[in-house]
Amino acid sequence: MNETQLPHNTIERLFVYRRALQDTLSDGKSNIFSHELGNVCGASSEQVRRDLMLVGAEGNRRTGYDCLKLLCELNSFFKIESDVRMVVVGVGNLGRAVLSYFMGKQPHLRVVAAFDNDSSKVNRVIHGCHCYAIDDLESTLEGILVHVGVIAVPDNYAQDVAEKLVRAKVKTILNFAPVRLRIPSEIHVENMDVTLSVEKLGFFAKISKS
Amino acid sequence: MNETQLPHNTIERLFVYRRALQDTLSDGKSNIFSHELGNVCGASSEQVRRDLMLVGAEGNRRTGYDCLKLLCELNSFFKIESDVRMVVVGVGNLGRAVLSYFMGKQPHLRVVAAFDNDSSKVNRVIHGCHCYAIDDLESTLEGILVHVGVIAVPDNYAQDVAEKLVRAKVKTILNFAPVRLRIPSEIHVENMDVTLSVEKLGFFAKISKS
DNA sequence: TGTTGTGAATCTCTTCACAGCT
DNA sequence: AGCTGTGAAGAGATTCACAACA
Repeated sequence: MNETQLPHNTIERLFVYRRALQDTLSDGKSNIFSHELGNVCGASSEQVRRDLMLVGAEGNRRTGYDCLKLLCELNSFFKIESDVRMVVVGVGNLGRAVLSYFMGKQPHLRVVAAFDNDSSKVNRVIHGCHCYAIDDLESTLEGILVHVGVIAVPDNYAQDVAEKLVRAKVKTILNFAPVRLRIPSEIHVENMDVTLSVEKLGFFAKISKS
Repeated sequence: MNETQLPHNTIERLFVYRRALQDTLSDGKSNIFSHELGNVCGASSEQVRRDLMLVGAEGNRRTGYDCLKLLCELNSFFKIESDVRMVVVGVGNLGRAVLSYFMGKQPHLRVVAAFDNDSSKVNRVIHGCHCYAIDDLESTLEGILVHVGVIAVPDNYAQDVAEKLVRAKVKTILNFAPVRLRIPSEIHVENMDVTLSVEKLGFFAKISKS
């Protein structure tokens, strides 16, 4: 199966499996069964086996899957050897949370630049990351490869920032603003809509018994 | 159709429609067609009509849907009249981002308490919200209704906090830690896994042409 | 015996297609 | 003419069930 046409849900779960494999290895276990991997990740064993089948990974019928081998297969499938290069636009509480989270912690997920319009932040280094002016976004990123642009600005600036990111040839967008971005469909957008999640959870809580 | 068994995806979209209806109304439009609502929310017109059908909302075959009427129907379906009561555990950058985002802005989504273990934060008011010690979480929340508990602590504390929230009878959990929580299945958990999203987007960016 | 790998069945969600209305 | 409402078809994701195997 071509990597491009893997089910979206499968891709997401594979990343979760990958994380679980790292944990399992650091616990000193070298092999794992599909039902164990499923337990940790919240998936059924059949689901795990089917997902792994789709990327061509194979297990052993007595010992299950070899953690290290499987981890390497997933890493090469996901091209982990090359870093993911991100920029963060908006260095408020949320932007800083993202910066501090990724700085140092996730070696292969690198924040290469931050942007804000607050002059007290521009040209300073925040959580180890240089902050540029949002107005200079396009010129700053000229000729620079950026995989992911993170939008962490107030809601009403999100669309404007998204368009800047598109013009700067940023390939995908992680959008924290509760706004549906109108941009070309070839740019993959993922929405992290905290308001929506809280509303949804609030609803589930209200209709739950007892 | 019973509200409890509405498709998860439909519930999510209905909240998005609700937001779009508010925007439409404040733009001074009083009616909207399913294809317009779909455009704004990124759904097809059939999808919109089917979703609205499931909650029993009806439109007019000449003028489409009455925004205000529809908004009220959604509000009553989602029981918006009663507030969603949340607590935020962890008042680092992320926790503060959540606090400042909800404080004042979303009247029906109320943060009723914050928790942290840092003694410089405990017993202070942060972004308008009183901060208590995490160790006192259960006693502080005794007898208090909480719909949503937000976990914004470092990864390795997440499971511990989740168990405290469950013991405090918090009904649902919004978990920002990239960790699969092991808690009773009747507690609805929503994961906001920024790392996972960035990994996924990074992958899509890497395999995209050009 | 207990596992993987996988076709087939099932379940869920989305889109099609069109009748019915205004 | 252009919309809504909806049965039916289609697509997509998950689970079942079991053969093959160590």
